[in-house]
Amino acid sequence: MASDLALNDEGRPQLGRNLTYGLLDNLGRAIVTGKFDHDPFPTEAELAKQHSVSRSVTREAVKMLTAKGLLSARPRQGTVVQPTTSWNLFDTDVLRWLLERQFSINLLRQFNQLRVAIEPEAAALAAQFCDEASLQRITDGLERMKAAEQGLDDTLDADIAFHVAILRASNNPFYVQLREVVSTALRTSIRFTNRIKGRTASVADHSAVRDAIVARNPDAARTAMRALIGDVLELIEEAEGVKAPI
Amino acid sequence: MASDLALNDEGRPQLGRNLTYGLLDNLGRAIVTGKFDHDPFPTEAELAKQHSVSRSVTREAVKMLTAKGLLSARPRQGTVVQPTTSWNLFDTDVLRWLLERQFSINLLRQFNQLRVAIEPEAAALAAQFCDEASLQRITDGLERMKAAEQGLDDTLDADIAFHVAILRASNNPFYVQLREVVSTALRTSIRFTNRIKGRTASVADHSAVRDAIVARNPDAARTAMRALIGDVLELIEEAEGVKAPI
DNA sequence: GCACGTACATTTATCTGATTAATTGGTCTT
DNA sequence: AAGACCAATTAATCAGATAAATGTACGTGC
Repeated sequence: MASDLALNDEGRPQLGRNLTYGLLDNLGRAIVTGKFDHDPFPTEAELAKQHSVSRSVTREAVKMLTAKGLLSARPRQGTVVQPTTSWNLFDTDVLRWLLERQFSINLLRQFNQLRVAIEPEAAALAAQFCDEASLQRITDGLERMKAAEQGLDDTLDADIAFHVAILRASNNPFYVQLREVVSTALRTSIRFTNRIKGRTASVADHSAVRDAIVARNPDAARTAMRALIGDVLELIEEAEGVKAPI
Repeated sequence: MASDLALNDEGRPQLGRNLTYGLLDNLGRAIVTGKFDHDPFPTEAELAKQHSVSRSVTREAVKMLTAKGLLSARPRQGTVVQPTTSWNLFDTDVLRWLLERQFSINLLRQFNQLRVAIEPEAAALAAQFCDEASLQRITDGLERMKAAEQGLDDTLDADIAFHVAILRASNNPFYVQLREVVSTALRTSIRFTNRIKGRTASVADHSAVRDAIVARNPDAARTAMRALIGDVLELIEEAEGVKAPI
C-alpha cells in the first residue's frame, strides 16, 4: 500500500558540521541546563554578537530549537524558553542534551518506565508480524551478546543491537522510530548502567525473548521482555533508594 | 530536585501565523503526501520563486523540517526528503500532516498499537504516584463524558480530556509529553472513530480505570486501560478486515 | 586503459544591511 | 475608567553578495 510508511534505514548527519548546527548544539545544551531559567533568552542580535555569527545563523538555529519545542519567538516579546512539557523528548537531540547534562538518575528511571511499556509490546508485535530478515537481525544481536560475554564484541553495542532489532521487527513505524531514542539513551547512560550492573546483560533472559518470537507467541514475548526491562528498572530504583514520588 | 522536568502546562502558537510557518505547513503536507517521491525536492532558489517568498523564509522553513527529520540539506547535493524512518512521528506537526493526508486506517491502527502500550502503563503509574490535582482532572474528564452522554458536552473533547488527564497523572515527562500526540491523533481521526463506533465511549469502562487509580491499584488500572484501548484496536482491525501483516 | 589529481559548476551556508510588520506598553482623550 | 492612539522594541522579511562544500568532467601522466 502506497500510503504505508516504509521501514528502511538511513544514517543522519552529525551535529557541528557547520556554524548553524554548532550553535544549535550549544544553545540546546544551554537551555536544558537551565542557563536561561532566570536570565532572559538573548535577542537575535545579541546571540549573533555573543557567538560571532551572522543573524541568519542564529535565526536558523533558533528556528530548529523552536521546531523541537524548546523555544518560541514572537516580535516585541522576544525569544523565550518554553516550559519543559513542550520539549519534544522523543527528539534524539533533546534527549541527548538532557542526558548529557548533569546526569540525572531520575530521568533515567523515567525513561525506563517508558521502555517497560514500549518494548514488551514491540516484542509481542514482533512475535505476530516479523519477517525472516527481522528475525535474523534479532538472532544476530543475540549472537553479538554471546560474543561480548567472551570479550569478542562490545557489550553495549550488542545490547543496543538486540533491542533495536526487536523494535524494527514490530513493523510499526512508531516503535521503529523509538530505536533511535532507545539507542541514544542507552549509549548516553552507559557509565551509570555499567556501574549498577557489574555483570554483562544476561544472555539467557534475552534469548527467552527471541525464542518466544520464533515460536510466534506474543504473550510469552511480552512477558519475557517485560521481565528483562523490569529488572533494569528495579536496579535503578534500588540505586535511587526507593525515592518518594515527585 | 532542580534537575527534574517540571510538569506544568502551556499552549503553543498555531501554524500559519506568518510566511515561514505557512511554508512549513505547506511543505510538510506536500512531503508526507509523497509529492517529492519522484520529483526531486526544489532548490532553495526554486522554492523561493514558487512560493513568492525570500530565500530567508525558505531556508528557515527547511531548517524546521530538517529538525523534524523530514529533510536533509547539503551543498551541491541539494535538499532531499529523508526516509520515513527518520521522520519524528512524535512531533505533533508531522503526525497531523500524516493523519490529515488521504486518511490511512493502517496508520490509525499502528498508532493505537502504540496507545495500547503507553496508556495502560501510564494508568499504572498514575495509580502509584498521582496527586490530588491530577486525580481531580481525571474525575473531571469522567464527569464530562457523563455529561456528553446526555448531549451536555462534546464527546470527543471529554474523551480526550480523560486520557490526557491520565497521562499527566503519570508524573513521567515522557508520558506527559504524549498527551499532545494522543490529542492530535484522536482529534484528527474523529470522523473515522465516529464511524466505527456509533455509540458514545462507554463511561463504565472509563470509570473502572479511575476507580483503580483511586484505589491505588496499579495492576487493576493497567488492566482496565488495556481493555479500553484493546477494544478500540479490535474495532479498527475489524473494520480493516484482518489485514495481513506489512 | 587506468589512477589520480585539477578545474569547474552547482547548491547550500554565511554575511551584511535595510525595510516591514507585529506586539506591547504607555499616553492621551473622553 | 475605558478606549483610542502613539511609540518603542523585536522578530520577520527582503535583497544581493561572498564563501564553502562537493559531485562531475576533464586532463594528465603512467
